Amino acid sequence: MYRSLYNRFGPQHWWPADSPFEVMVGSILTQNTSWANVEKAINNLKRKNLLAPRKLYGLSLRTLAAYLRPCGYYNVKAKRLKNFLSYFIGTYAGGTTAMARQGTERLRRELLAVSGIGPETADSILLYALHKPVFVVDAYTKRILSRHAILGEQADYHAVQAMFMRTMKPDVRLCNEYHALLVRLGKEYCHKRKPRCIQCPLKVKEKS
DNA sequence: GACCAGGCACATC
DNA sequence: GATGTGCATGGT
Repeated sequence: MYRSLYNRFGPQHWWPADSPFEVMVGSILTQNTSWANVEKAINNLKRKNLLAPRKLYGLSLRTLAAYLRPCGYYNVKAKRLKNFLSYFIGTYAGGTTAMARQGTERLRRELLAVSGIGPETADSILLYALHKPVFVVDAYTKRILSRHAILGEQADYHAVQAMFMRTMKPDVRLCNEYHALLVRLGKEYCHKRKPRCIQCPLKVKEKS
């Protein structure tokens, strides 16, 4: 699957961000939200030169929510972002390098303990901000596997992740590209309602 | 105007 | 444990 995706689409250059901290912010803002809308919110913060841990944490919930408006769920996300910042500043002084020195399992536990960070957000931060070899599962990944009759629709996050990581080399570069390619495939060929998998470039048996 | 987008927490049964 | 619901904007 990986090879046929890579041959079809080429490198995806993920995560689209200028810094690890921007990845962290983006991974919270993109929850159930299109990336185009997340970019608008992040640009609001960049324009005001606010994309730094302590600057963001210093904003009131109301003010922060106003900047986040274009990416939807702005009240919820303002709170989630501040929850994360409280942890990130309190534990690592807002330093991505210091955080990256810790082990993967410990960091995952810490991230999941933050209200508003679930498995996908935690793994996105681990992989794309901190460069830990973790396979990220998202809605596209599950849908693609289900449409190709590889896993059932009810397979939970950990089951899907385990299936990939059992047979994959735990390599940061590979995890990065693989997930990004699955999202690319999902956006173009694997929509929620309209099954257009007839033209799906994946050379895998399909469910009718 | 309905449907969807790189989820998650919380309530209820 | 399984299922349902609220959160919200902008693009198709």
